[in-house]
Amino acid sequence: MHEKISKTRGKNAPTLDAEAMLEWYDRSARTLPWRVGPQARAEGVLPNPYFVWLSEIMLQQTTVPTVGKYFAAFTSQWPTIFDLAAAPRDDVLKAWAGLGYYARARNLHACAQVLVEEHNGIFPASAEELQKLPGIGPYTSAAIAAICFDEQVAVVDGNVDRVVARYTALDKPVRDQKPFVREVVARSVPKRAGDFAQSLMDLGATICAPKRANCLICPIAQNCAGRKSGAPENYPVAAPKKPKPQRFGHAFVVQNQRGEIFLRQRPEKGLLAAMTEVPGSEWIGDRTEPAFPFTGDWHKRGTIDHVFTHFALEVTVWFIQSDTPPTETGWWQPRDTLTGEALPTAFKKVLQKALK
DNA sequence: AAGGCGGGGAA
DNA sequence: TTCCCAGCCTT
Repeated sequence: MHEKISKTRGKNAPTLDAEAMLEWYDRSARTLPWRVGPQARAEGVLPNPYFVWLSEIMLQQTTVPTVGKYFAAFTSQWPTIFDLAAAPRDDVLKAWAGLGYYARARNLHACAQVLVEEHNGIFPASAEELQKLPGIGPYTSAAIAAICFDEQVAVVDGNVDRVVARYTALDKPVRDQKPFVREVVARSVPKRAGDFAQSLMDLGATICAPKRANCLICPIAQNCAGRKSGAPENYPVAAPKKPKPQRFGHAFVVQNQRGEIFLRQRPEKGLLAAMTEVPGSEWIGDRTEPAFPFTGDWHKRGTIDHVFTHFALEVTVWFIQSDTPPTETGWWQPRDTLTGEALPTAFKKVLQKALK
């Protein structure tokens, strides 16, 4: 059974029961700020492509609860794509600060400007065209095309990977089986492509969850190979994971007589690109002595720990009261306005530790 | 094809 | 702790 499925690229590929999925979705769809529910959709209400796009970008590798506040803040500050395109990029980075994967924010702003300048602010209605835009890849293009325009494309995200891997009892890491998963979904997409896509994501989020497959209430348990195996949680097969290296560094928090803190902007490329930071050392694999930017009465305030995607970081936090700028470029920021800056979480921790 | 790129909630 | 989330881009 497994062998046949895994080799298949055509007619023998299994399909998902779209009818059962849609019937379940009509009863159980999650209510989300950017979503037009199945009832309203049936009555002809169309989703706002700007909201759908914005939410999809925010939801890349990010959970629904985390996105909630950011989505509300963005749509309040920039109600339309034209507002967002006209905003200074730094304002967008400030609003994105804390959400992570900051390339998304830079691409979001660039995409808004392309859409306004080259498409009259109108979203292309096909996945193929959407994928040409910055920050929009295979998943997001398909999601927007399906949800907004009911294009019958396969929308495959992490949830769908898991659902299909279980449904077919896929015996290889799903990461290497994208074409197979896409094929299964593509063969299943009904006319109501948008609702179907969202039903699959809701199923993955609420029933076919990572560590618990609630088969008793699953609308497609009937033909699920994972359920039949007796241990659906065995799927998807886990890919080997790499150890996370530890890095160390120092941060130098300087406060002047007016109570302002010295900040600077990070480079345009690389980690936390173009975001705001506290001056400090490089982050390397060994603990080193601090190379203070100038001599003075530096106070050690302790360390903070932070985990990035590919390494863990320990920063020793130093504080000094001085009017000397620690670096060539940068600026003095009033303490009570720090929260509005484009500070990634690691630097918010640094400042919290230094100023407590 | 592989690696860089955040952060937080759930178990 | 570990997992992994409505992924994309660069090399």
